Amino acid sequence: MKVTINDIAKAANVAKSTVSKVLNDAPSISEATKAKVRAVMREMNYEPSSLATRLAKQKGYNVGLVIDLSRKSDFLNASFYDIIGGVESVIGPLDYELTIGNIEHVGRERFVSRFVLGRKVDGLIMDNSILTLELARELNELNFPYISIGEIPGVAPLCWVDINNRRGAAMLASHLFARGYRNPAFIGGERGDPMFEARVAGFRDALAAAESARDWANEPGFKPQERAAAAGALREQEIKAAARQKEKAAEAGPFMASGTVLPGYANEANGRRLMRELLALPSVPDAIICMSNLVAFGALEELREQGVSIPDEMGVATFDNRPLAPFTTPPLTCLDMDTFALGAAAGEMLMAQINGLETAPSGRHRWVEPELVVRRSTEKKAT
Amino acid sequence: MKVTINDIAKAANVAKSTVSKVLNDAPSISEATKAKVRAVMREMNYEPSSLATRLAKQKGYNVGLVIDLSRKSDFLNASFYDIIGGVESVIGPLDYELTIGNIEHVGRERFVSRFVLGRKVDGLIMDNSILTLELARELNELNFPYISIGEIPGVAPLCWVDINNRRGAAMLASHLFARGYRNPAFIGGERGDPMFEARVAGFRDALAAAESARDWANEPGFKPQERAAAAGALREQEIKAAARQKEKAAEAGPFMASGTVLPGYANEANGRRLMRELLALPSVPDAIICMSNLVAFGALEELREQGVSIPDEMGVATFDNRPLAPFTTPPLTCLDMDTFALGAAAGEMLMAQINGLETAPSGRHRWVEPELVVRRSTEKKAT
DNA sequence: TTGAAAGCGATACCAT
DNA sequence: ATGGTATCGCTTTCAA
Repeated sequence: MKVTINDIAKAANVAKSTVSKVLNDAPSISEATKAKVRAVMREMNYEPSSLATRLAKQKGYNVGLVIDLSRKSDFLNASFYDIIGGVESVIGPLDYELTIGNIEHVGRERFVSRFVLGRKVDGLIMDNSILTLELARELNELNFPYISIGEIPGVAPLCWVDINNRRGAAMLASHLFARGYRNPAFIGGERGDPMFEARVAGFRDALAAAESARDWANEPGFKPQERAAAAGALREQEIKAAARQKEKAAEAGPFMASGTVLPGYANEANGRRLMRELLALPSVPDAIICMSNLVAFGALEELREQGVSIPDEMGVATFDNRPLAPFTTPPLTCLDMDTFALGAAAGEMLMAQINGLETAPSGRHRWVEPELVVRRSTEKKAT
Repeated sequence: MKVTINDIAKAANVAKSTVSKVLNDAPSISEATKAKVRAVMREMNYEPSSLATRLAKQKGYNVGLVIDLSRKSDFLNASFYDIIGGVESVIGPLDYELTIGNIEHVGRERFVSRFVLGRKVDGLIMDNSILTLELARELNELNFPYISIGEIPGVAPLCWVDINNRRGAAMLASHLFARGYRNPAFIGGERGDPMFEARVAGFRDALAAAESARDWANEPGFKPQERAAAAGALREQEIKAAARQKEKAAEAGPFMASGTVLPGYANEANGRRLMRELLALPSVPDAIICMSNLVAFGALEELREQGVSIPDEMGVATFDNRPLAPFTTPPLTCLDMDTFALGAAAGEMLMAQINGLETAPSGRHRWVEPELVVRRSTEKKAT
């Protein structure tokens, strides 16, 4: 039925080891025999059994992307196709395969034994919602290649990739300041969720930078670069924004960002509720950054209902371009995440680990930088 | 390093064939030895090599889901996570794995040899945009198990699953009639695309049913069921809708659905353009069915701009709930597709084929029925 | 440059 | 009930 290496050997009148060498294009085989054997292979429509090859080579040529289908993680969910695409784009050309593992059916305990000891895969990629601390440590102990999507505090060494959420939040807030908003708030997301914490941290980074800008405004001959550098981890972009803010601040008078942060599970209902709370505050913010598209949508609804005009009375910016940001009224300024790049980065780091390109399995990580997409929701008229 | 069946055999003082039998829980082994061997396995942290098992058993325990990452198919794209979830939900418990194959890196020619002859997978699932006629025939010839998502005309036997697009379109149109709209049009989608053709066919089904209803309205003592049955493949649901339409039609006077269909690549720009064309027609439709969320969004924009009120002057319905339908202004009546069920159906049929539960590999198919979600965009005020 | 034989880690048949 | 051994299809020394 199926044609094997033996059939080829017989038909070509060579040893099967010779056929194997032809398969692997060994330099020790003469071009003549190579040609002959290849002709036979083509004629007989031969394809080596990947199973046998992998067993013999003791390599699976297979990486696992583990997900938890029972958990409906909105973010990964929506960009799953892109992440897969990214991973595939780097492992595919290297002749590796991608198998999807659902931890729901395997169970966290049997998981390691099945995938790792069972040699189903040569490496794993999973996000930090399923890669627990214990799991990571177990994998470390086994010296098994894996990449985490998102950091896992307390695990070292650890290879991970992530969207730079902190920087992203800072970009969003800086943009708001640059546009003339002076008192932004942050709504949605849950305390303890690393993604939320990172974004809030970035939000505060930008607030701090803006504070500095305000102080400079009161000093003649200030040197923004030096200040900014001293203020902490600010980059060129923020520095420029800060410089612009100085001018704004000078015209706009007292600067008083309270930096309100209102957490809450990131859905539409909470977007409405949190917006309502914000509007009832003694010092109402003049702009918001939303944890997700759904939160933003809820906020927009509440604003519309209360007759608050966007973007003039309230600027609205949000994380993620998909699925709604381009389609709301008005369209939302947002941070677009290149999830394909995220998958590709994970794939690259994993392949590096598998092929031992890393001198030591040292803890490395790679950020994927988000991109600011400016739309009408933050187009404040010049005052 | 890694512990194998031999290590267990030695440690337990039995033959490795015995260990193998224990692994497979063979009835011929005494409970005593089973217990003993299992204890050793546990102690040594043994897990059989899936590669070796699969080679020996000549079964891959693996199914492939093939996609074309270079092609950005909006629909599959958005529901990819759910489809995977559906497939996994049936193959996972059967201890099968899911590997994602990207045809982009493999190439359509080398594809069969790699996946099929290379015995990487025991079966394939792919949609009919990548499963060409020749490919299907080749697989048929090799007697290789596969499931197509979407029918492939001209291939028999063929196992396929699909969303019932024709019925869906009919449901949408019937809903419009039942709500009192009398002249719906269909916009977006490309001629030749099976999905488009199916939807247009369903649209026409409903038009035909409505026509009958109009005729009945002129006859005393009509029998809707008989008429409908005679008219073709109408089901209960449509029959009832037709009955209701009869009453509507009686009040509403002359019925004149022209059934305009305006094709065009399904994006936002075309949604606008096609809506504009529709509004310039001599007999302007009073409702539209859109091929996709993007088309619908474009149409909504144009309507807003031209000051046409929704839903009173124009009813708007669309295919797909995601990503926008719940979030537009007004929210869109739509057809929600259960893509998880689609994946599950594909998985079930494939497993049936692989395990030879099908007496003959006869051409079977399964429809996944869409669900109508009614929202404000079709809430015509009673006239 | 080619070939023979010993793995890789399981299964499966045939003895015992 | 258990053990020995061939086998799955390919790779990889080691000789020739």
